[in-house]
Amino acid sequence: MVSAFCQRLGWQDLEGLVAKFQNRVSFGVRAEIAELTTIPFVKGSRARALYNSGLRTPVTIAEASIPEIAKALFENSWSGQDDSGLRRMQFGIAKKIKNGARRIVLEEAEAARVAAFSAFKSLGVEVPQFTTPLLPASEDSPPRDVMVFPGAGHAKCHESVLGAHVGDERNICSDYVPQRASTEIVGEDMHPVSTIHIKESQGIANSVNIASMQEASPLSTLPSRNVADKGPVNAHNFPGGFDGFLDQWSSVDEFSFDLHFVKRSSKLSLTIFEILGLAVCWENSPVYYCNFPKDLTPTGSNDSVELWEGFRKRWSRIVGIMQQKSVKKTTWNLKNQIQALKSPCVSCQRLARLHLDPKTLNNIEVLDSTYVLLPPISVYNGLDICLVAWILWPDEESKTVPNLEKLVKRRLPSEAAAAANRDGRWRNQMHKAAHNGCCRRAVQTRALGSVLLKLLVSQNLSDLIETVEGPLVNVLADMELWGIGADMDACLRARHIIITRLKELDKEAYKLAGKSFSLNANADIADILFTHLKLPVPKGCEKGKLHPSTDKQCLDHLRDLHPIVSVIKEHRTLAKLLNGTLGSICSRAKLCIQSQRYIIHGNWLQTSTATGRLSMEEPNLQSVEHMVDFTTRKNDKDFTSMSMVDHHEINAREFFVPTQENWLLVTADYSQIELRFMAHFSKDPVLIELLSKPDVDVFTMIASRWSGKEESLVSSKDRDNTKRFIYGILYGMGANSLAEQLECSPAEAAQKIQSFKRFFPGVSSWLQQAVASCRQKGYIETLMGRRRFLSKITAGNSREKAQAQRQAVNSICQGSAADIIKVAMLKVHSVITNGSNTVDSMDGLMQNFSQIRGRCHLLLQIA
DNA sequence: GATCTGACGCTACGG
DNA sequence: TCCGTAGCGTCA
Repeated sequence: MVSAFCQRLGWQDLEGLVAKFQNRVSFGVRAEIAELTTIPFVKGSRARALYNSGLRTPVTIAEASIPEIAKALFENSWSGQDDSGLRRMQFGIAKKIKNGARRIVLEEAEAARVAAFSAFKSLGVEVPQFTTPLLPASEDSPPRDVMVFPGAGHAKCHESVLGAHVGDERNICSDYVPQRASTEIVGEDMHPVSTIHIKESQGIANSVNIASMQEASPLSTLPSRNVADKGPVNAHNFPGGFDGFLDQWSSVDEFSFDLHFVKRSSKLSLTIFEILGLAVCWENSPVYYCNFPKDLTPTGSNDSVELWEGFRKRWSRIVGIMQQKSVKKTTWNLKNQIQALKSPCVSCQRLARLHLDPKTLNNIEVLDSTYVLLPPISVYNGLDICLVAWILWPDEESKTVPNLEKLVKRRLPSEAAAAANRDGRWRNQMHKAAHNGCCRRAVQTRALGSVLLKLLVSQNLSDLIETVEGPLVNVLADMELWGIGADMDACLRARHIIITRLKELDKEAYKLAGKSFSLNANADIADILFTHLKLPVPKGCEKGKLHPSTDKQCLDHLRDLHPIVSVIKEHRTLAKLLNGTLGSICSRAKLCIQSQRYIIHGNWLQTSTATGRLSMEEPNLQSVEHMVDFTTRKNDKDFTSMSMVDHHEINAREFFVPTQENWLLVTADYSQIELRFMAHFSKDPVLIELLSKPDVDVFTMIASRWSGKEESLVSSKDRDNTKRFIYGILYGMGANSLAEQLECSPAEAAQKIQSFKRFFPGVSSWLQQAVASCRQKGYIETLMGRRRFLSKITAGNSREKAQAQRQAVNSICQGSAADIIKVAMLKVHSVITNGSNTVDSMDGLMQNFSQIRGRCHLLLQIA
C-alpha cells in the first residue's frame, strides 16, 4: 500500500519514512504499540491492552502463556467465573495472537539466520559467535553489521521461543524491541545465532569481524565514495553528448538497466508497450537516464527525414549494445522488459513535439495511428536479480510478491543500501515522479547484483541460473505474449447451462432445508445441516473455529443421512466452475483483431514457489477442471414428466483452442514424473521395474490390482484417487488421514502403509536417508542443484520437524521434476522459435520439433 | 454508506 | 501430521 501510494506521488524515496507511520495511521495507535499491530488479530485496542499488561513485543507475546494473553486482553470481562463458552472464545483469540506473534519472531529469526550465514560464507569469513549488535543512538553512522544480520537479536530469542532453553528466560527478551531498545540487552546473553556450526570466537570483538569482512567484502569496492551524492545524470549531458554516452556505454563489459515503459491497450485491443526511457549504470558510474524519444532525436535540424535518420542510428546503437552476448546485464523483472523490447513503441505525439513528424516518413510502422514501432531488441545475457534472490532464498522470496525495496533493505548492509538509494534518487521531485523509479531500480539492481551473485557462486547455484532459470525468462515472455485461444461461444453456452442448473439446485436446497439460505456461505451450510436439520457432526469435522467444517470429507460422511448433502456438493462444483474457470475465461479473453479469435494472456510466475515449480495467475490455467457432468431438467412447460432430463458433460479444457486458423494444440507431458524421481533417487528395484514397463500407467495398474477390476475398467476417478493415495503415502501421510480417506480404521490404514512401504524397501530407506541428509546440511538439493532450506527440520518443535521432514522428501522430487520440465521447455522453445539451431542434443524427437519451427508456439506448462 | 483488507474455509489443479 | 500452487466468497 505504502509502496503504491509513494509511487503514485513520486515519493519513492520517502517510502521508508512513510511506511513507519503506516500502522500508526491505519490503526490510530501511538508509536510504542505500533509494533504489536503487526501481529494478526491485534489492532489498536488489543495492542494497548497487551502493552499495558507488560506484553510489549511480539517476542514476549510469543513466549507468554495463552491464559496470560487472554487475561491481558479481556481483563475487564475476566470474571474468573466459569463461563466456558466465552472463555473458550477468548482463549481461541489469545491462541491466534500467540501463534501470530510466534510466526513473526520465527520469520525474522530465520531471515536473519539465512542472511547472516550466506553473507559470511560467501565472503569466506568464519561464522562468528554473534553478540548483540551495538546500536548507536544516533542515525548518522549506522553500524555496518546491522543490516547484514538484521535480526541477530531476534535470533537470540528465537531459540527460547522454540523451547530450546528450559526454564523461564522470558525476562531476557521481554524488553527487546528490534533495533531500538537494544542497549537494554547488550551483553546479557550470547546465544549462537543458529544451529549451523559456529566457531568459538568469543574473545573476538564484533568490530574485528566486521573489519575483516570489509576487507574481503565485495561491498568495499562499491563506489559509495566515488558516486555518492551524484544522483542520476541525464544521458545527453554526458561529455560528448548522447553519442558520447553511447560510446562509453558500449565499451563496458557489464551493466545494470531498467526500462521505463508503459503498457497500454489500444482501441484495437492491441497491447502497446510505449517506451519512455532507460536507466543504465555500470561499475563505479552514476546512473544515466536516456529519455525516449527526446535523447534519440538529434538536434540542429527541423527536417523530419534527417531527424529520423539520426533517431534510427541511435536506436540501432542501443539495439547493438543490448544484444551484445558477452556483456552481462542485470535488471529487475526482466520478463516484462523483454516483452516491451520485443515491440517497442514511441508516441507520434512526442515525436512531433521534437519536429519529427512520422506522417511525413516512409518505411515506418505506425500502430493504432498513434505509435511508431521501433526495431525490436532481444536482450541477450540478461539476468534478473529477482530470480537470483529467489534461487538463494526460495522459501522467503516465494511468499511475497517480488519487491526490490525490501530486498535491498534485507540483503544489503545498511551503508550499501543507503548508497544505492542515494545514487538512484533525483533531486528534482518532478523527475522522481516522471521516471517512475527506474533510475533507483537500476542502481539497486547493481548493488544487489554485486552481493547476490557472489552468494550464488558460493552455493554452486550459478549453473542453475545460467542454464535454466535465466533462459526460461525468454520462454515465459513468449508464452505470455502468444497467449492461448479461447472458444468463447462454447464457454458462454456452458455458462448458460450451468446457471440454469445452479438455479435448480438453489430451489432444491431451499425445499429440502425448509428455508432459504446461502449455498455459498459455509457458515450458512453448517447452520442448516447441524442446527436446522439436526444432522450429527461427523467425527473430525468439529475442527472448524466458527462452525463445524463442511468440507468434502465431512459432507461425504453425511451423504446417506440427507438428500441435501449431494445438492450442496453439486452446487459447489458447478459454482466453482462457473465463477472460477468460465468466469475468468470470459472476462480475461480479448478479441484479437487479426485472427478474430479470443485470446487469453496469463501471467507466469517464476518465483512464487518454494520448490522451483512455475505457477500462473490471472488466470491460473493450471487448475482448469477436468470433465464435470450433471443433469438438468428438460425445459418442459408442464412438470408432468419428471424423468425427462438432459445430461451435460462440460470439459472446460475443451474451451482452449489454437490462436490461429489451421493450427493444432498439442499437449506433451511427462508421466508419473515425481514417482520416477522417487525411483531414480531410491534405486528401488521394484519401483524401477514397475515404471520400466512401456505403455503402462502405473496408477491404473495399481488401482486395478487393489480393486480387482480389469485395467480397462478402472475409471479416471479411481486412477486419480490411487494416484493421490500413492503420493500421499510416499510423502509421509499419517494413518489417520489415510483412514479418513479410505473410510477404514486407523489401524487398518497404518497396516496398509506398512505393507505398501515394505513392498518398496529401497524407497523406505531412501526416505530416511533424504531426511537425514537434510537434517545434516539444513537444506535439500534437487537434480540440478536447486536448494530449499528447511531449518525447522532441526530447529522446530516436533510438529514442525515432522512437517519439514515431509517437505524435504517432497521438495527433492517436486523440485527435480520442475528442473527437467523447465529444461524440456527450453529445448522445445529453442527449436520452435526461429534462429536457434543449436540444441546440443539434436535427437530424433528434437528433429521432429524442428520441422514445425515457425509454425508452433509453446503455450502452457502445467506440472 | 460504499469500499477495501486480511483471515478463513473450501475447491480446483499439479505431483 | 502427504507436498505444492491460485482463486473465490464470506465475514469482521
